[in-house]
Amino acid sequence: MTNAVTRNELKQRLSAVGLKATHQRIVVYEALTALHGHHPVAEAVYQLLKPAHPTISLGTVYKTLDSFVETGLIKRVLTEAGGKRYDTNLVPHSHIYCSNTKEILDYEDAELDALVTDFFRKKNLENFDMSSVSVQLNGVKKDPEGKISIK
Amino acid sequence: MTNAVTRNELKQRLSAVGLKATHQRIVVYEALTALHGHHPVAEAVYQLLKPAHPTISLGTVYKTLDSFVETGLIKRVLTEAGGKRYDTNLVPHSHIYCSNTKEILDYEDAELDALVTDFFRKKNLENFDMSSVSVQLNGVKKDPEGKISIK
DNA sequence: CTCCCTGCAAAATTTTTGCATCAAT
DNA sequence: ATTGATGCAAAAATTTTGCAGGGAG
Repeated sequence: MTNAVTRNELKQRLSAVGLKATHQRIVVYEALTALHGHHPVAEAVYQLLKPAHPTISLGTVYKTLDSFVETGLIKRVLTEAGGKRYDTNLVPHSHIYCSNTKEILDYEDAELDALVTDFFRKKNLENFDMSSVSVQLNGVKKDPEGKISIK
Repeated sequence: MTNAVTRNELKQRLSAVGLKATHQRIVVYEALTALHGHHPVAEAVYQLLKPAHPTISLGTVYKTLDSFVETGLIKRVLTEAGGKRYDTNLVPHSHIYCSNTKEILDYEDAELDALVTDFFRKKNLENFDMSSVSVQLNGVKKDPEGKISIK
């Protein structure tokens, strides 16, 4: 599902963007991929790491996530709940949001992205360089326990 | 542009959703409409109100905004910056976001909403009741001082 | 060996909460 | 008169910052 990244690939990516490949950065990134689909906040990453890495500090997690976003290694997720949430998924994708359970489900569909991107391209926005579009679908799960599936 | 709401209309709307029509709620709502397009945080609403209403408290502004969202009088705006931002505009609309200036511009276009809504309707999502879609267009203004316009 | 990064702790921000008083219905 | 809302202040939650010591290149 998520492309697993080896530590060597990760080290390369880090130095490619000018960041030192420290142990902390590696395990923070791995925690993010382990939490794939959960769009975790910094605290959640920290909690996941603490058992195996008791000396890591929450401040470092915050700084690390910031530096990852700044260098484009990860992205922040749009949310209305107010916290900063992170996502390793750089492929354009949409989110399905259940206002009941507060779940955010990734939904990848190139067709949808093309549809919306084309729409804006045709609109000829002046003074604006479009880089990406995000679509969020809002609603509620009928069965809060069940999964959302697409036929 | 924004439909100006008279105080009487506002009082009616408040009681319609089960909230007492207090002075504070009325001026908070008016501040929100005055800040239309700015998607303000609670603090900004408070600052705008303070000169004319020196006794209003920030806590009340927070509680008021919460109760407005809960009752559907206003909406929270999707953001990746982490704070809670508010919008009186209940009409489905999109946002154009400049990652440089951090501006969020409203973009109302029924055609776009229909396009995306239809797309998902055809997808036949199982176990999900769709209520709305939000589109955010990301990019940067070529001239940070200029306006974005649509031909 | 150099510079960047980490951990720690303090501080700054943002948001929530409890409670006595006050105002809307 | 009743009930819910306000203001205030304290507390909780979240995020940033400064700096001395440590580790990657």
